[in-house]
Amino acid sequence: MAGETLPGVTHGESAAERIVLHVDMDCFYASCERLREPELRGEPVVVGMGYEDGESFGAVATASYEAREYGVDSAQPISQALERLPRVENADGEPGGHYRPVDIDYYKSVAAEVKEILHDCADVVREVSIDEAYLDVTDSTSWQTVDGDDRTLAEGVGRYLKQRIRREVGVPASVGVAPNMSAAKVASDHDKPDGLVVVPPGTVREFLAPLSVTEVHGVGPVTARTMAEMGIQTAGDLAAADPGELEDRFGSRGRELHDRARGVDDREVTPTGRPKSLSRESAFAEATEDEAEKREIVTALAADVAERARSRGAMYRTIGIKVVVPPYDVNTRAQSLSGPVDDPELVREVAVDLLEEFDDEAARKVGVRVSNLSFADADQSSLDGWEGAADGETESPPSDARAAESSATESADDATADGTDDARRHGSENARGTGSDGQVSLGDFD
DNA sequence: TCTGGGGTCCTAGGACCC
DNA sequence: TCTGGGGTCCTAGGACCC
Repeated sequence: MAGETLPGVTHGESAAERIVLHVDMDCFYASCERLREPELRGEPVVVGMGYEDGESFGAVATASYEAREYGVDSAQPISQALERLPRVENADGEPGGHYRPVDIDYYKSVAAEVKEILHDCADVVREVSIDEAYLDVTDSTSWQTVDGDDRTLAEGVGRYLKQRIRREVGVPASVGVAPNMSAAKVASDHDKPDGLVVVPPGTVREFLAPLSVTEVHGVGPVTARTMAEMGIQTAGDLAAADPGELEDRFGSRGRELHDRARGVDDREVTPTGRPKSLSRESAFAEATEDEAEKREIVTALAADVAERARSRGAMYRTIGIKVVVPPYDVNTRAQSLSGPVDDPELVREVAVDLLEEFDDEAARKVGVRVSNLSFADADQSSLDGWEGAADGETESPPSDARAAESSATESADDATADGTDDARRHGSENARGTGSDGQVSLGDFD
């Protein structure tokens, strides 16, 4: 029954009638700072990550629109932002910027209030990030126009949503309404801040046509450059381009982008899923070759990642590192275990091990990542009884953790741990047995 | 644009299996 | 021993997004 298409009903037709909203909070971190510090309203506000009050290090996470007027932009070093927009001085009457460090916990609490409203307004909500979400409201409204008006009922939903967020939470949002995700995304971006842009079915292609190809979701700097060489500047050019040629140049993405530019995007809005990986990374003030220093940071990051995984109920089967070598070479290394574990010490061990390869290299940044995640409070309801069945064992499956550790720390064959599943102990040498649909975890609990 | 941190998806080659 | 084709898993890197 999952997603079957009835004979005679084409995907395109049914999809074209959908009503998708994209909600995008305007310079969200800055809006949050204004929420608790109303004097900042109308003032240039810069929120910096890795920034501390009065200092000049770190990078811009969010700049309010007033700050952007001065040329301050995200990802910019704070030092550069300060050159363009000096800190506000005390009561001199001189204009200046208000700089604040990121306070992610506070922003999350504000975001939670916004999310509550979103879930109240739609059955299907996909949260993309702390400040962005897609909603499918096909079932609760329509593209019908209101009598004596050319506005649609769908537009009313968008307006209502914005107003509720503004009134109940106190922060501005931009909303795009369109028959698919990609168009809704572009629409919400089109009139920021505090925008509401509606693109009814049948008008998507013409709406997109004059926009720069860089506005199309999925076209970044590299793709844009190549497209420029092909004479493709606007979304209209992209829509009119030869799909065969696009596929030659960009692979399957080429065809996808061509579709998007023509207003075709059949992706369904699916609810927010579980994370696929968790990572932490950290940059050095300046690139270092010091092995001990690198190891120390990696150790701390490993502990952090492992703790985060545990707090989210995630077990991981792959542990990896990232080392950025000057000028900007990104290197990644990863090692898979034979089964999912929740084992902070193992994360540290594997990460430090993988780091050794880069002992002689300078690093400007290092990171630790766990992936191949599985979740203890698994999705299969058949697992609900495992705690009881396992007779008092409430931790994540211990036999499994031990098995995986033995394979990761020794490559030797002494697989004596408990003999329940010999094959799984030899991860990459014998990678079968892990199933293709998470059934591993089923076996683990037996 | 000389580059912060946390993610996702795709590709491509090699190992291994049947 | 060489030959074949199909499939999965693993690793590494790239592009992109917020």
